[in-house]
Amino acid sequence: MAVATLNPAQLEAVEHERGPALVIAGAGSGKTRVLTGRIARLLERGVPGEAILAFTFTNRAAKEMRERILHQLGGAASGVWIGTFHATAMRILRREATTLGLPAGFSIYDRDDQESIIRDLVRASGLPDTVYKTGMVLSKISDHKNALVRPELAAEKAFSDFDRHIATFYDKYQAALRRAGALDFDDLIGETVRLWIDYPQAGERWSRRFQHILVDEYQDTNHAQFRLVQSLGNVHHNVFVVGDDDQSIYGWRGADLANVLDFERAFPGAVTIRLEQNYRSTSNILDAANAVIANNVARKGKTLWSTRDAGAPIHFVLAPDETFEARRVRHWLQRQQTRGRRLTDCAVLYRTNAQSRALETELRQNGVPYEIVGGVSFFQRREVKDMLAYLRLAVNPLDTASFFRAWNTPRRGLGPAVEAQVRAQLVLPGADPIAALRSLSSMGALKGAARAGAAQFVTLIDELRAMASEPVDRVFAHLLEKSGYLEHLDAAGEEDLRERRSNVEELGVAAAHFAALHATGPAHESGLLAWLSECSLLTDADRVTDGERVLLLTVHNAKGLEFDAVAVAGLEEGLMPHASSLEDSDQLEEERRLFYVALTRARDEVLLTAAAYRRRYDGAWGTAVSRFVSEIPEHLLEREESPGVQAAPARSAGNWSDRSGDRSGGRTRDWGQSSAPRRVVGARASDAFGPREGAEWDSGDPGDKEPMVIPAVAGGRSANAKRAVGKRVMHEKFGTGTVLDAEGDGPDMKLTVRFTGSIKKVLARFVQGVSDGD
DNA sequence: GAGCATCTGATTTTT
DNA sequence: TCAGATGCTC
Repeated sequence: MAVATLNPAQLEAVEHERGPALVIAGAGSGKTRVLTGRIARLLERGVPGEAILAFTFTNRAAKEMRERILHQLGGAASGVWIGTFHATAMRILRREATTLGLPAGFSIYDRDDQESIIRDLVRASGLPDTVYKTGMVLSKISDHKNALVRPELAAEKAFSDFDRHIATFYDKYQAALRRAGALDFDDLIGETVRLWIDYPQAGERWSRRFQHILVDEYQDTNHAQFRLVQSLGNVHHNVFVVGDDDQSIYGWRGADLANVLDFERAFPGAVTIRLEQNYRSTSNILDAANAVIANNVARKGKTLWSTRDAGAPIHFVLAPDETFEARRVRHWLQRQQTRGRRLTDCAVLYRTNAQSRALETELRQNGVPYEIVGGVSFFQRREVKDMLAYLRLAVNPLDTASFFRAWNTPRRGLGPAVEAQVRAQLVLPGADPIAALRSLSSMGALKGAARAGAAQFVTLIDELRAMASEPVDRVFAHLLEKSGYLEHLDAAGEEDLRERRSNVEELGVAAAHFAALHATGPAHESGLLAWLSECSLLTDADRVTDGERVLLLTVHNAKGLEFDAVAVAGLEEGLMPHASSLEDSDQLEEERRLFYVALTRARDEVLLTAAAYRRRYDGAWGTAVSRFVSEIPEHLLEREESPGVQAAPARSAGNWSDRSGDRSGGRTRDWGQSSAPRRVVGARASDAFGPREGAEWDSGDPGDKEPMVIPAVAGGRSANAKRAVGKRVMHEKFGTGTVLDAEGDGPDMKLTVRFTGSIKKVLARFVQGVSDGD
C-alpha cells in the first residue's frame, strides 16, 4: 500500500503497533483500505500470515479483502485467515470437533431444517401453534444462543409459562440437533466459544496462535461473537476492530451496540481512532445523510465531511402506486445510461425483498438488464437442497433431515409406513437412519418397491461415502448418474423444469470449480466435507456475477457496497421505517440507520421514491411519505410528483371502516388514468396525504370503537360469534385488540383480531374480554 | 402411495 | 398473491 496516500487518521490506524484499538469509521471513510493496509503492514513487519485473523460479516467482504491483499503482497499473504465469523468458526470447529464431542462430519442446519424441527416439537407439545409460531420460537432460541445462554439457564431464568415453554423447546431442539449430528448457524459461534469455556487449554492454543485479530463491521457483532473475539485475543491483546455505530442495522439479530460503546472497558488500554473524512459521496448526499442521522439519540456522534463539491440534488419522486414507482425508477436508470453511466454502477435499494417484484416486472418488460440479490437463495432451492442432502448424508449418517429429504426423491416406494418403522429405531441411542433402513431391509420388513428402493438408496450413500475424499466434482457426477435425479425431474414435467435442471447443473459447475481450486490443498480442505461446509455458508449475495446490469437488493444486502447512482424505493411510513418498528424508539433509530446506510451507498446521485398506494396481499393501502424524507433539509431536495397522484382518502387514513371500503373497491386501478394531473403547489408533497399523525398502518386508537364491518364474511356464524365482533379483547402476548371476525363457538371460537400493528387469528380461549369501552 | 383441491399464513431485515 | 402445508380421494 502506498502509505503516502493515507490521511493522518488512516495512517495512525494502519501503523498502530500493539494493544487493542477501536476505529470508528464513518461511511466511505476508507475502512477497507485501513484494514487491508494494516494487514499488509503487519506482514511487512514480519508477523507470520498464520498469526493474523480477520473477521468480516459477509463472504463478499472476505473475498474482496483477500483479493486486495493477495494483489498487494502475493504469496506472503496466503496464510492469513480472512473469513466471516461463521466460516472462521467452522474452520476452527472442524479441527476441534473431537475435543468438543461433535461428529467429525457434523452438518449445518439451515432455516428450513430448523423450522421443521420446531414444527414437530410444537405439534408434539400440544401447545397452540398460533402462539408458538415457528419463526418466533426460533428467534427466541436464537436470542438465547446469541447471549450464550444454554437451555438449563434459559429454564432457570424463565418467569412466565411462555418463557418456560420456550426454554423447553430450546432444550428439545438442541437434543434434536445433537441426535442429527448437526449445528445451526448460531451454534457455529456458540460451540467455538465453548472451547474456551469447557476446554480452556484447547482454546488457549488458538489464542496463542493468532497474534493479531481484526474485525470489520464491529457494530454488528452480537454477544457470542464479542466473546469469540475476546477469547481469541486474550493472550496477545491485539484486537483491532473497525465499526460505525451509525451503520448498526442488525439489532434484530442480536447485534449489540454496547460492544462498540463499551469497547474501552472490555479491552483496557484501547485507543480510539476516528475516520471522519468521506471520500465517496458528493456533499449534498453527505449533508443529507448527516442531517438524517442527527435525529438519532443513541450514537457516539460524529460528522462526516468531504471535499467533494455539492453535486446533484437528491431527487424525490412520489408515484401513485408501485407500478408507477417502478416505471420512474426505470426511467431514471435509462437516463443514467443515456448520460453515459453504466448500469453496473447503479443500484436499486429497498426495505423488503417483496418490493423487488414490481421493479423486476418493469425492468424485464423494458429490456433493462438487472440482477436481484437475495430472495429465494440458490441454496434454498428444492433441487439444490435435494442434491446436497445426499452428500450431507454421506458424510454425516446421523443427519435425519437430509435422510428423509433424499430417501424418496426420486421415488423409491418409501413412504410414511416405512418412515414410522425407521423412526421407531431412531429412539435407540446412537442409531442412524441409514443403519435403521439397512436393518429393516435385512429383516425382510420391506416389500415390493420399498425393498428394492431401500437397497438402491443405501448402496448409493455407501458409495458416496467411500468417495468422500475424491474431488467433489467426481462425487457429484456419481450422484447424478446413480440417483436418477435428472430423470426424476424430467418425469415430473414441471414447467420450471429447465430452471431446475440448470440449477442442478450449476451446482455441478460449482463442484468442479471447487475441485479445481483445491486440487492441491490438504484433504480436509478439498474433500466433500469442505465443499459442503462452504455451501452451507454461502448466500445468494456471494453469487453475484459481473456484467452490464443494475443490481436490485435490500438495504441490508447493500451494506459495504457503493455505487455511482442509487435509487431507494418505497420511502413510506410502514415500509421504511417498517411498520414493526413504529412503536419502539430503538427500533425506529435502527430504521433510520438503515436509511442512512442506503444514502451513503451513493457516490454521485440519489433517487428516492414513494408510492401513494401500495398493493399488499390483503389489499391496497394509502400510505404516507416516510418521515425520513422530511428529515432531509429541503434545499438538498428536488421534489417531484407524478401526474395522477392524489391525496389519500380524505383524512382518517387510520380509520378502519374507510379502509375496508378500499379493499373491496380496488381503487388503485383508477389511479393515474382518470384522475387529472395534480400538482401540489407550494406545499410539500407529503401534505397530499393528510396529516402526518394519521399514522397509516394502524391508529391503535382505543377510541375508535365502532363495530367493524367486514364485507362478505361467511354467513352462518353462531350468535356468540356475532356478538364477539367489534369487542375489545386482551391477549397475553399481543396486547389489546379489536375483534374483526369470529367463527365457531365456545373456547374454540376462532377470532380474527386487529392488534396494534397487525391482524392475527387467535382462539377465544387465549384472550380475555376488555370492557366494551366507554 | 400419489395426485389433486383446498386452506392458511406470511412479508422485515440474513450468516 | 402466492407458496407450502394439509387433507381428501382414488
